[in-house]
Amino acid sequence: MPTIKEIAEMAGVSRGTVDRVLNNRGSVNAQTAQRVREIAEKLNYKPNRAGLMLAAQKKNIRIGVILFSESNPFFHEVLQGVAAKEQELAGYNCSILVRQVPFEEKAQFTAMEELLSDGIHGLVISPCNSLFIAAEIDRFHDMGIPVVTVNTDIFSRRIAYVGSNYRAAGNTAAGLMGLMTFGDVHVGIVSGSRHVLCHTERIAGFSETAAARFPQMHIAATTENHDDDVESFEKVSAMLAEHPEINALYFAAAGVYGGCQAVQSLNRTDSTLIIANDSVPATEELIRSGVIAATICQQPYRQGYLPVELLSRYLLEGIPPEQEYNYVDTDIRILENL
Amino acid sequence: MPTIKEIAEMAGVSRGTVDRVLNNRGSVNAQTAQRVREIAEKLNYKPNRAGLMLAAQKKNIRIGVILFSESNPFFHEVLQGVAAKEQELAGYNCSILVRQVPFEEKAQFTAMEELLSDGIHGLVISPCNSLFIAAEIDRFHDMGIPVVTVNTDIFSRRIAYVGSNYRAAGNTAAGLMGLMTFGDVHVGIVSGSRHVLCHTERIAGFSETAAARFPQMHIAATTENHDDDVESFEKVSAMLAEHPEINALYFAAAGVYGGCQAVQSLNRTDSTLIIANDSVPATEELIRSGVIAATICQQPYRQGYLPVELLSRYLLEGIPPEQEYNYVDTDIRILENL
DNA sequence: CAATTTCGTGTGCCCGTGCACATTTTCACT
DNA sequence: AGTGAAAATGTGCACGGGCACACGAAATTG
Repeated sequence: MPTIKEIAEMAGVSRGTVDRVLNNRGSVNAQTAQRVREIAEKLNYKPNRAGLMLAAQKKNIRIGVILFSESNPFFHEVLQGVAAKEQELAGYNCSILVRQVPFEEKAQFTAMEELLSDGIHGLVISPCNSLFIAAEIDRFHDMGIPVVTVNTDIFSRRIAYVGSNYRAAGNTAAGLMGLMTFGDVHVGIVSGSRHVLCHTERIAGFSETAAARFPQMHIAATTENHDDDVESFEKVSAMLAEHPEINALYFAAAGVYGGCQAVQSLNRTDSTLIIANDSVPATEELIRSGVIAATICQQPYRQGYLPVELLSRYLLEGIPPEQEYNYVDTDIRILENL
Repeated sequence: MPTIKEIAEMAGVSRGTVDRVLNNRGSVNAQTAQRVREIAEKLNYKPNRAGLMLAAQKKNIRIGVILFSESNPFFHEVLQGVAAKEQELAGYNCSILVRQVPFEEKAQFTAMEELLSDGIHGLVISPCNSLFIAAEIDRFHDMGIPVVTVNTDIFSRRIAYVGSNYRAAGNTAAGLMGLMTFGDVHVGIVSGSRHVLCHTERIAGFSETAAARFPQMHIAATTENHDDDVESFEKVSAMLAEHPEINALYFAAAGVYGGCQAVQSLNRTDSTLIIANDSVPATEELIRSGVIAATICQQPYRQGYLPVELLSRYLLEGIPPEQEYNYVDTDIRILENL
């Protein structure tokens, strides 16, 4: 592995000059620069990561993370991924500042401002869908603070997105449901809100696969529960009453517990195949008790771990994320592989 | 983050003394050692990773990897994981020496000897089940060369195992098959050999879940194909002829393509639910064409990546693997989330 | 033409750790 | 008390890259 020192010797210049050429800072004679570049190219020079990080940590890099509140078990697991990476990064004099705020643009904006005055060098955020937030992300970017969006994306100058491919999750749910019913099934879909992109995407994916692969799969009804268990109970009860032919449910949102309560109170557990999304404690319990057959998961731990990794690599080692869209796997969980 | 220098100042001694205490090398006055230890404890001292690695790479660490031959698509993907980690490690003056050998103890033994004379500092190996190999692993360990087993474990002084929990894979296969058939099914099991632990473990897991959770699931027959497609074709043909009631197959081994050919040649594709293990190109093709319903995967990429990570962390940073058994996830793949 | 700026380049130190070597202190034995 | 070994401790350098500062030469300005 070649080092800057070796390149300097070969080019007959000093380390400083090579440094200036390879990091294009300061002024260097055009011919000298050219020669240095050629030598670096020929030797396939890659900066040594350990040296890079050792030098970087003089700066005490700080990375801000804005997620939703702790009470949400999904984000709790995302946080564990963040914490794991924080642990690893501790040895590099690089720290993480986590802020958990309500799902509301005002609170998020305030959190961003606060982190800015804390002097962060990069930001991970699960943005709510607001032009204000998008503008603020752009502002961060223009100030030289790279932003990575996680779990939910937003049109802005963020350098990368880490999260689920929601359409693929919907596809998978339909495919699995088809396989579990020989394709002959009347489905009720429970969504959160038609204004939340990830819910509509999941439903679009579900419908797509249902139409393309299972001609006998009928989507009998769709309802919205606004991620609330009580509302979910009522809406699902109503849906099942109105559509007695329904023998499968797909939950594209939260409120799974409330919806399942409705099925159980109507004694239709055995005749209803239920597929959910994500793996929170309530869902796992319902899988253990046989009420839910399967759940489609989106690796929350990795959604915490990966964005911090991408950002720390960029800030500490100068390596930008390879991909703009970093999708996590769509995992199928049943009782046996929970 | 405290450094050795800071601890030295607080204890009123030199960096060298702190170094000797914390890495227990050389001789230090008992009281001084105690004081240093207390201060390090109080400050929660963790050695700086960048500094550690920078110092470590003077040694040009070499890690050996012994896997089975390239022609096996599963190990090809394992190798990609190894290569990915090698790429990351290149910047640390740490190199990987890969040797691919036939599944045979003699060849493996020779490869180990060769790597030894190459002066490796650690070894990743997918061992064949032989006392010779176990003894050789022990010998490596006693010479101070840590060994990590991957994919297959063996009773020896290896410091860690990375691989699948085969029993859980069998459990999952049965659970999934139960859900896809309402539990009412006659299963034929295709194994490789009753002498290969991972095959028998998968079958044990399958039987366990079948018995515990699906009283209507009957295991009609079991056959062995020795991982060979031609033999698989013949054995499955015979099994289906002898047991016309079979309407599901579980492949616990390779030879999936041959076995599926048998099903297709008997025109029993539509009436036979097939679940396989692992995701090689042939299997994926059969999923796309609707012959195989699902496959239970064991993250081959991660099985290449993780062992090298564990070993490099140990050798470069002195951090031993946290767990002895590092199981990869048991993933369910269907057409939609391949 | 002298004073000042700009450009191109070299040098030294820092980051945190490991390790070889140098130096001091302790202690046993004559 | 003197000697020598052994134990305990201090010191300097290496690892690779970033960056501030210094310095000479050339270009520009008044």
